Amino acid sequence: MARPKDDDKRNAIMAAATRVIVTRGLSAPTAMIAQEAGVANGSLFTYFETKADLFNQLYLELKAGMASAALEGLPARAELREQLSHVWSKWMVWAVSHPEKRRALAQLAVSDEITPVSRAAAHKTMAGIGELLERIRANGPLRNAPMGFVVAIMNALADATMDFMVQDPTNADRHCRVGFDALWRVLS
Amino acid sequence: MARPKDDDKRNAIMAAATRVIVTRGLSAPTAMIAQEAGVANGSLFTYFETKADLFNQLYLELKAGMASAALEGLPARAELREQLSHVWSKWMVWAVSHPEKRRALAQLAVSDEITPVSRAAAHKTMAGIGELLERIRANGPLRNAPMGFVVAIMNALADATMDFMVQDPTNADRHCRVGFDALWRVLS
Amino acid sequence: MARPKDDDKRNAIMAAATRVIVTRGLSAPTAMIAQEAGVANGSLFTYFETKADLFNQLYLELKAGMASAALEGLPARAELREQLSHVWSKWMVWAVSHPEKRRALAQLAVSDEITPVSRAAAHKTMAGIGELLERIRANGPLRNAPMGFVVAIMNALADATMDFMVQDPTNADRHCRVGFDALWRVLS
Amino acid sequence: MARPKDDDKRNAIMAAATRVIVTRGLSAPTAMIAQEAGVANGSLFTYFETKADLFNQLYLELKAGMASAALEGLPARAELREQLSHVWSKWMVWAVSHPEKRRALAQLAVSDEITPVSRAAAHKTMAGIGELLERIRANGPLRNAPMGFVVAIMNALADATMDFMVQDPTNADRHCRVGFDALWRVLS
DNA sequence: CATGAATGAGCGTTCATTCAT
DNA sequence: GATGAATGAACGCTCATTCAT
Repeated sequence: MARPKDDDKRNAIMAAATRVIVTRGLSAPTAMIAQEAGVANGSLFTYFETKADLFNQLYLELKAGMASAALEGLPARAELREQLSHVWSKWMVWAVSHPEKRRALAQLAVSDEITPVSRAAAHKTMAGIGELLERIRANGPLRNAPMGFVVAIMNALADATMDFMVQDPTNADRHCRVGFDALWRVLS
Repeated sequence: MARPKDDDKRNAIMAAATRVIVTRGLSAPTAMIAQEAGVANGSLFTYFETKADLFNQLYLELKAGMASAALEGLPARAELREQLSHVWSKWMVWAVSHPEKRRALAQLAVSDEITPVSRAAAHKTMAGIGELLERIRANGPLRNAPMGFVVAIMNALADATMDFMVQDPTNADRHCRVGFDALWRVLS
Repeated sequence: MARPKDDDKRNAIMAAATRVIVTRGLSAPTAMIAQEAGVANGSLFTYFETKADLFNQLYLELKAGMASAALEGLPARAELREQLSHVWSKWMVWAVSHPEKRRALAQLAVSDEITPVSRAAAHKTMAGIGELLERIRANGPLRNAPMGFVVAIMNALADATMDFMVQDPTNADRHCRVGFDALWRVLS
Repeated sequence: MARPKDDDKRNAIMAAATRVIVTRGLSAPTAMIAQEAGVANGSLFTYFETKADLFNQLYLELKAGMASAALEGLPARAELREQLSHVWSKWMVWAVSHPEKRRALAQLAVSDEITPVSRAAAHKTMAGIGELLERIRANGPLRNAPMGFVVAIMNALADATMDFMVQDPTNADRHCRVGFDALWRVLS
């Protein structure tokens, strides 16, 4: 049963889990997720072997969605700064448009139910951004730092920026720019 | 007072909680914390009214410990860069020397059992660093950003740096310096 | 609906609760009730939301059972004395035949978990007896007393009588008659 | 240590227990009773071996107090009806003046922690009333009923009457009289 | 003798998972 | 495959009782 037929139901569960995690944290009962998804209690377990399995898949899917949003429409021929700026903007827009997904993701990222395998897979999902970053830092002050460190710094700055954009939406655009400028100063 | 409340025991519970949170997350059973502390099940509740109370106090204590480690021996007359560098080093040393505390803190920070009051108190604990930061950014590119944003960026960079220092201890010193340089570029 | 909620099981839990309350009072552990009912620990809570809920429902059911036993086969055209005598006899027979139910009921009646709503509903259950009483006392010495008082007196006499019938079963019939005669003297 | 020196403390605990039982039922924690009595947690157990012991002694004391209130100033030479009426009035006055004691007593009476021995001793306390009753019923319709039954009936009527006097204090006097008349009709 | 911290069994309730229907 | 009742281990917390101070 490599994947049960009804993908709609699977997606409904994923979406429900996202919502419920936001309100109830990682201890959200599977029964509540199932109910929110309009599905019976036990049906959840025909789509996901365990609760941890659901969480891992959700984590991966959210990360992938985020990455693909960030990379959408990347102007591959533009200058590097321009490209990164584009990614940054898309990324921030995603965060602001999907606050629930971001919050669920934050919770999941910190969970110890998420396996190293899932984390690695999620990481891969951002490979596109990684490559761009690689080219940018090549001549900058971080040229000798491990790539993972550079990515971590970018993620950290992105997270801080998102928090402020969500927290103070009136000045979201400014915060977005300030965040990007800070990142650029770090990298080049 | 017969058999006064024993500070050693309180500390043992705090330390045990730190350890158990690392291995079991926020769902760390109180019974396990008590056992780890060498104390009876119910004794935990003579020192802390509820599990949430324990977690809030632990959160505050860990944050305060971290802040005071960072600020210890601050060369108040040195140049600002020198001062921040000192804080940064001490901070990183604390993180590397107390990986369990840092991990527990990360979990606690994300818990919704931690009250706004505790968060505010914990924040105050870092006031010294905040002031330093304030003076540093006054003439830099972030002079118009909200202070909270600046702090968030610093925390984000610090966390990323710590992760790499812990992950790759051989080059800890280098990572520490790279992180600091990045921070400095962001601020000035 | 897969495996519909089983009325037998519900009844088994009710009966078990009755028995356990007799031996352990209102602090009867739910786990013991479940075991006595031959049901898992947690299953009790698929039939009753809380222990208090179980107790309220049990209270109501026992009272209703008692009332319907008392009113069964009421000779509605007979003289009032005859009717009351009939109710009294049936009532006493119920008490003697179901000593556990009576004891559980006594405990429940005194519990502060039983809500006013349940008490009111239980009261309604005895409305038939109330009406009869109403007609009887209309021309008697209690014609000006509040109806509630009259009912309370009847209940009090009934309880005393039941106690003696149970305590001294050999003379149960005589006690039953003595009790009734006392009641009749009070009322008319 | 047939009786610890400090009778005041013992009495304070008894009084506290009375109050706490009213508000919290028989599951009132001993710690709460101790606190209410202004006494340490563990001190309670130097005055009473166990919680059950406290409850038994309290039960006995309350019953004795009630009985002695009822018998106080008994006009031993008056007519029997007059004597009973006097007892009845005093009894009702006691109930109305000490609602907490009465309520605690009601709870205790139903508890299965109260031993048969305590119940017997409490019963003896009412011997004075019993003798009066004995003489009254000697020529009445209950002349052949067991004495215990007669006492039970009286208690039952008394309880019902008290409930109404407390519930509807405006007409307390009338309810008192109605109750007595009912009793008299039962007895003679 | 007073105190109150220490103890640990016990309780009501929850919940991931299984399985009869 | 879908359903939801059944299961029982686990949890946070309480409390009568003990005992070090």
